[in-house]
Amino acid sequence: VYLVQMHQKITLKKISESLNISISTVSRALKNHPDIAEITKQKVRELATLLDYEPNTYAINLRTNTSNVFGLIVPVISNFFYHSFISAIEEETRKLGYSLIILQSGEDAAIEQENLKILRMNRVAGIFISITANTRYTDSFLKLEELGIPIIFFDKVPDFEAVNKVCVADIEAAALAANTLIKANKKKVLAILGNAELSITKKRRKAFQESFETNAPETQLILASAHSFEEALLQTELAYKDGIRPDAIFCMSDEILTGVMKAVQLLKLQVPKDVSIIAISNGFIPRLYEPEITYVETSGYDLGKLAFTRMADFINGRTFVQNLTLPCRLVAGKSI
Amino acid sequence: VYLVQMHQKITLKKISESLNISISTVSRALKNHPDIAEITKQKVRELATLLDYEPNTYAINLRTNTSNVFGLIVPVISNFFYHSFISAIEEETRKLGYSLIILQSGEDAAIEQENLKILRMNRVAGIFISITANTRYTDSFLKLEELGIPIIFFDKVPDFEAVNKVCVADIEAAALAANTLIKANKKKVLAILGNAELSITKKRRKAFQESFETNAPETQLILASAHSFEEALLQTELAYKDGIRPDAIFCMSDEILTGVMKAVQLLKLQVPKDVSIIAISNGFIPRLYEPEITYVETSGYDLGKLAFTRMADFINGRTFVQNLTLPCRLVAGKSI
DNA sequence: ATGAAAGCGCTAACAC
DNA sequence: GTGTTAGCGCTTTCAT
Repeated sequence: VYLVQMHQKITLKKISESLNISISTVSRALKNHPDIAEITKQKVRELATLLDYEPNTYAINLRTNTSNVFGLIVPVISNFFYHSFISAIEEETRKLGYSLIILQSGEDAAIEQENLKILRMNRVAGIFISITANTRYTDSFLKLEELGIPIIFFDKVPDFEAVNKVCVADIEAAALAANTLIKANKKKVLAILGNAELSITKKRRKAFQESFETNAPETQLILASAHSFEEALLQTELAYKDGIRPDAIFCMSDEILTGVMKAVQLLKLQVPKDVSIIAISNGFIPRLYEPEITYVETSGYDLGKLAFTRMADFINGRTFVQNLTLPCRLVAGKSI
Repeated sequence: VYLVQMHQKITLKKISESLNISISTVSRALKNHPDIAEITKQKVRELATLLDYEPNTYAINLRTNTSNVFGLIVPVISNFFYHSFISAIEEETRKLGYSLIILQSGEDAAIEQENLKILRMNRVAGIFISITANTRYTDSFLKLEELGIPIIFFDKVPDFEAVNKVCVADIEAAALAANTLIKANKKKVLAILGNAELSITKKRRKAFQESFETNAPETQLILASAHSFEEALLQTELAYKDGIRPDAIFCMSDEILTGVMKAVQLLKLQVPKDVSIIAISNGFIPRLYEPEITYVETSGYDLGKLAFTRMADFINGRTFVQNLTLPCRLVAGKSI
């Protein structure tokens, strides 16, 4: 063993030369291959540790035609729900010794396509994606399938059937919110929903409406749509300017909740005396307010864990299409 | 040109065989090398487009010993400031045709080391990192330097001098907040600060205190420390239970602001009648409240852009150590 | 203007 | 139990 100059990249070749054995023996020793003599393994491992050997990921990937990187695409990172989803994925990813490439599509289907291409070119081991409102199930997805790259759609998923989807229980969540309001005997409910193009919005609206039609058809239901904090604020103010004065407001998401609560503060409404609030939420935002907001929890973190399980399954050969749903639960605040 | 079977990976070799020219010619043609005849380039490009050729990143990286991936490590993704930083980096990264590996250290120095190793093994082109409170400037960083991988520290940076740092103007921000309170004639100020181990906290506390000592030494200053939403809430409640009743509260971060505002709501304090609030913030949280909170803006997004500029510089050969600071500004709400 | 050939660092089938 | 060899897909030097 001669001294190896610092700063130099250590390869299997260098180790093999120092030890006067072949490259393949070194490779096998490091992988703890049963064929290799224990004493050889020892020598190799020692030197590898001493020299601080680190395998060249690119060479391995090229050779084995695999990779240890997952890809993830979301419309925006800056979203309470996606944070926790990403955190979960990132945790699991690291446990597996993989890493994670995160990309944002900015609600732009063209950028989303670009991002898919980046992931394809990086030959990622799998993709997690929450699509934009304008995404169509196009060639890009098919091409990935052809390459054998598994795609798990989550949260905002295509209507298309034959793909892997992992969603929160949208229908149950909206129904649970509706029935909570019904039980509290609310008669005039303002429901503020997100982008009507998204299947997530369609599902939640449908379930919310049907719950009332079935269980409390006499309730007056006012539907509004808001794509942002500002619009949710505006819609709430409008409802009051128009003299509607609902006795409860349903917020489909955290973003909408923040807008509604800003309006509630501006209008100096007392919660729950003047108006009740209920939301579907990831859990952080409702706790910022006093009284705390009652919400149906749909955990991004839990969804991330579920999505990863599906991905791991897929990679281990269970490649059939599956449609998983994460259960939800009511977290009682004092806003009703 | 014969029909190529679908689903098959297209390589330079396949194109060269179809066209009966050598691999190197195809490679050069695709790179628009001046030596290659225009007609050859045309043919090659046409077929490459037709077959939807995509170069194998791993082969390129292995051959050229470069990569088109940046790495980013933060204590937690779920943080308003880091979101916007990451968004900026992610945008620039994509513009360059690079991608971004994002890792969380969860405020754990050991995981941070692991993450650095992952990035090293992925031979990333550069690293952006905001360190944990317990990070020491160790071998890991030196090893990266030796490998020629540039590191840009941002936001939470080591005290150590000879590294690239990009920070918000902590001192100016805290001084600006202090002087705003002094101008408003506040006499009893509760300052809630983050983790005292971090240089960011030290700088902000020092500047805040010194501003008062210099410009309004008669002011009563109460310092408290909070590492989370809950602790900020608790510290504020404590101050009131102890009968301190400050006329202004300074919040060093968004997280602290959310805790303080929860306490304000619980204690049924009127802002700014009963108490004034000022924060150092990324800009989103202060707008959730009514009245909107006055804050000193330190934009994560702008910091990201600045950090990326530094990285691009570095990669283009300007490798000298630099210490950049992002200016801040006061955004007036109605909370003072 | 094009081709041949070497090699980046690694794995794995096949020898012995 | 260890070595030899071929090759993953690409770039690049050197020849022609």
